[in-house]
Amino acid sequence: MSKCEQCIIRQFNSLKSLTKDELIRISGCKTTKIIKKGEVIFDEGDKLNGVFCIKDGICKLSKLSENGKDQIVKLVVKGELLGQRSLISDERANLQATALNDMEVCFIPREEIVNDLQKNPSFTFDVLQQMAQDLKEADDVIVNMAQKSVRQRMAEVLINIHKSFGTNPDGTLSVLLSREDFASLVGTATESAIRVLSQFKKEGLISTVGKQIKIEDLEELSRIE
Amino acid sequence: MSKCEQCIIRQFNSLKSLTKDELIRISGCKTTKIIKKGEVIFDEGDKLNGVFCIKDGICKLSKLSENGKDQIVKLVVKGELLGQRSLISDERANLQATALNDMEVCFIPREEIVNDLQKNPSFTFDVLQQMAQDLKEADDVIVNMAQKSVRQRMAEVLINIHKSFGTNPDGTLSVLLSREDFASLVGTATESAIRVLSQFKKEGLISTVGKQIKIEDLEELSRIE
DNA sequence: GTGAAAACATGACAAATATCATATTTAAAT
DNA sequence: ATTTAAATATGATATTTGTCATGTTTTCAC
Repeated sequence: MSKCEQCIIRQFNSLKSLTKDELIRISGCKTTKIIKKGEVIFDEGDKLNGVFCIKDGICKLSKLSENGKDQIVKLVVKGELLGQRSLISDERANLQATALNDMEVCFIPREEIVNDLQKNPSFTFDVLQQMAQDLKEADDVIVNMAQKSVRQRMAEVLINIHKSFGTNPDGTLSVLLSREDFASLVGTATESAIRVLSQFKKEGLISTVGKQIKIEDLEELSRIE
Repeated sequence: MSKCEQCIIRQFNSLKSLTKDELIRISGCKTTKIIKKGEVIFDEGDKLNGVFCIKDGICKLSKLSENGKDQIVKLVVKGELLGQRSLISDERANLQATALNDMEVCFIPREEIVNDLQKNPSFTFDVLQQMAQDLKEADDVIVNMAQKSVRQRMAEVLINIHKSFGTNPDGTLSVLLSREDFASLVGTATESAIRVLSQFKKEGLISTVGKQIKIEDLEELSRIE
């Protein structure tokens, strides 16, 4: 089994604030899981008995609306933690987490994390800072959802994915999403999402190879209104 | 000057986790302000040099969208803190705070709060729990904005105000908002908000006395789809 | 009290988006 | 390789929501 204290992934999340001893302790009780694309990591209402540290892969956090449609709230990638919110509030999961490609995650039991939250203030503060950042991003999404058009929102989704998760060597977005997922991120019907992407393609803002998308004109895409 | 250690307001926010000594120290450097209805407490981009503890009144947190319209992200009332997010992230304010009625707030300088965050883990954890709750609520708002109709969102706004902030003795909502603010909460045009409220009135779901609103049929209002 | 400005209200129409129908392409299973 | 299902795509149309115009009511300063 791999050791947390030697794992470089933790540099990207709050676990970096743990001491060597704490990491060794966590290393001893964590479990590593392989999760297949499409698999649900946890569901709305699930009681989470710990947090997940994503070693590889990407997943979506979504919530089923009363009209039966899923809304993606956030994408979570390699390096980030999953499930801290529920653990801190001591509540059941508010969102569903689903793998978007094959993932490797480490599961750290609740007691270990809670222990560290109580005893290591700099870890707690780091978690707090991450949560504050998440809250800011969520506030911005609220404003966008409420005030911008589907076209604008799609442009921003593409730009965000490009900026946050990068591109493959050929320039295509490294995060591969279905049109349905794009719709669910933008908050629109799948047909509308497809139409907007088709339009972007016609306008030369993006190009596609299969379902791969490449941003051709980032400048113009960010000017859309 | 009033004393924090004797102030009952702190029971409603994270300051309750401070020790008596810490409260006395804060009491010595806080300043109390009276803010008039409509006054901006802080603006987007402002550098906040502390947090506000709301002793009385209510305010809105909003953000100006690129299309020039304000979107209200959250209402903050008596008992809650204002500005912690920016302080923790050490960033300029992401939102604007505007008084919705006459307010009394205590301003606590940044250094004092930061000091406590470093030295009192239970205070930090309390702030973290509050932030986690805010994040959950923000996620839910995202889903509603993206997936529900203006009619549904207005119904939820009315129900939330009713549940969270209560009613006057005559049953009208204790938080008095302009139609423009309702529109900005729902994320729609002012005219659309007015139309929906008029429709609710016609259907007997609410009644109005001037701009005061009274929920007449909470059951039916929550069934709207 | 009176006039002006702001807030509220409603109709008419335009624009954006959803829905339904139906191809077409791609991926998956056998 | 062939079949089948799923994903993508596009047109036609309905619905929702925004915008503009205009009238009414309320609020507020003087």
